Amino acid sequence: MKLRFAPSPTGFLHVGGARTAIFNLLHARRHGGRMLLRIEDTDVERSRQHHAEQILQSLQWLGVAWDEGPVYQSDRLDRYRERAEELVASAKAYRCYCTVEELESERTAAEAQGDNYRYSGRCRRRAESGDPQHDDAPHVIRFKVHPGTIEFHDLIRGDVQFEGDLIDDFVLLRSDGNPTYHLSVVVDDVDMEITHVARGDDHLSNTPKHILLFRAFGAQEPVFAHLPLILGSDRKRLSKRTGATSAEEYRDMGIVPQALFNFLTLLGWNPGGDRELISPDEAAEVFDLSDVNKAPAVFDPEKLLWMNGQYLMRMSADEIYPHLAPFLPGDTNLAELRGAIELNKGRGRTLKEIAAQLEAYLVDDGALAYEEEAAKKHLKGDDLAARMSELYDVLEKTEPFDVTTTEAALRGLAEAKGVSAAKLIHPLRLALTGRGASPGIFDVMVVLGKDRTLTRLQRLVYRLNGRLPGGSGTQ
RNA sequence: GUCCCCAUCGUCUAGAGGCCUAGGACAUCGCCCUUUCACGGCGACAACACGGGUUCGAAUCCCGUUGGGGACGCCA
Repeated sequence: MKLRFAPSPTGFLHVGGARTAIFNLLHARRHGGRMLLRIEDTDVERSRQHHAEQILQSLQWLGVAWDEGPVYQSDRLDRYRERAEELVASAKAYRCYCTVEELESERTAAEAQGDNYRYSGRCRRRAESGDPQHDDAPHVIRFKVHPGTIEFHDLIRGDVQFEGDLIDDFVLLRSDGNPTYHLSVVVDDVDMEITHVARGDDHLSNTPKHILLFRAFGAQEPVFAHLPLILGSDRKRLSKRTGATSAEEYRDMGIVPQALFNFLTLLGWNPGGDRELISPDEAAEVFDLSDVNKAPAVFDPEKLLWMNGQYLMRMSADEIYPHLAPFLPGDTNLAELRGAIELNKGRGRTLKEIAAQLEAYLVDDGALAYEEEAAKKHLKGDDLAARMSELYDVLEKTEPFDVTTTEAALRGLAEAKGVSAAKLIHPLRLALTGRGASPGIFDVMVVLGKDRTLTRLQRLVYRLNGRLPGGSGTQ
């Protein structure tokens, strides 16, 4: 068994393409097959090498590890021409000298009349009447489509049929000598011994053409599986109008690849058992293209965000750090941040949000700014300065400085003073993180360390009454 | 316009004729946990598009209607 993912390098990796790649990979893994990556860059107008490279990068980032390739169709142009000529020689195709302008005006004329445009078949009649085929004049090569029903079984759609009558003699080779998609895709699928073709639903109506070509080449046609499209919130094909469309955009948003992989895997397929979180390996144990849903699915960014949060809270700081680093300011290192990441990883839905919370741990003690709202709320009361000064004294004496001892110290002080622990905790949180919300305050103290905790607390007291705490009240 | 495809909560989905008083997840709204915000727990809201059949019995099978999507290139 061999599958392939065959993007054309005309833009970034679209999430729909990403899901197609994932489904190809999972089906191959499940059945012990291989997956080929093929770059369909026969359109010289629109294809760009840098797009191909971006797509490869995105696939690698996502964790779609293909087995063969990438193969570039632009390296195989001679082969396509050769195959097209074979079909001309066996009268299964013919040379067509109609110009794009002629065809275009026929098309617009038909549309103006409300008619369905069909290629006139002019050159086909000429070829069949034995007219000389002067191959030096500019021309394309067209495939002869014969009437008759073309049926095939689609793994997802079931039995599908099209009428040959309704299919135009399609172009195989353009006048510039480059193949069209129909030719290159079939020639390659034959040469590369592809057994299963899983691609977007938008190719369903191309499939009868391809089947005709497989037959013309005397080749066994592969098994087809047409995946329903991914829709935007407007229920149209996912487009930039309704949100991010490329894997890269989600990466830059702070989505971790594992989460996007999981999310896309569950779009149109499910492993049963009401499972939401599943790894590629686990999915590969049960995945089958024939279980994919027929109906198109709307891409819900909210659920992706939730899933990303689930991944973040389950990953270790060491796993997160490489993905997180691009969102952090300047040069950071894992060692100094490990504790802070562990503390905050479950508190955001994106790497961006986590990075924002990590700021407090990266900034100089003297440069920590307080959120205005939170400061207004928690920095009040005449005795606050005195209370925080006493907290400083108590914490300074706390040894060892861990979650248990700091909590005991703070609560002990609160009780002695007859105030609720919250009265100490909220101002302390502001002193340490600058924010009104943070992880458990004792955890924050420990991760920050005794020195930085005291320095930051000192700063708060100074801000409150202009004096520095410490020295057990001797000042 | 022609051809093809699709149809369960707002969204992703479970559902292969009786297990369905239609299950789970996201979102939303309550309550709980709690030093805050998250997380988590509990609960609420919320769907078989419509109409005909078939059947003792239909979300499940058939037909039609409606609605949605896709394709009709010397793009892929």
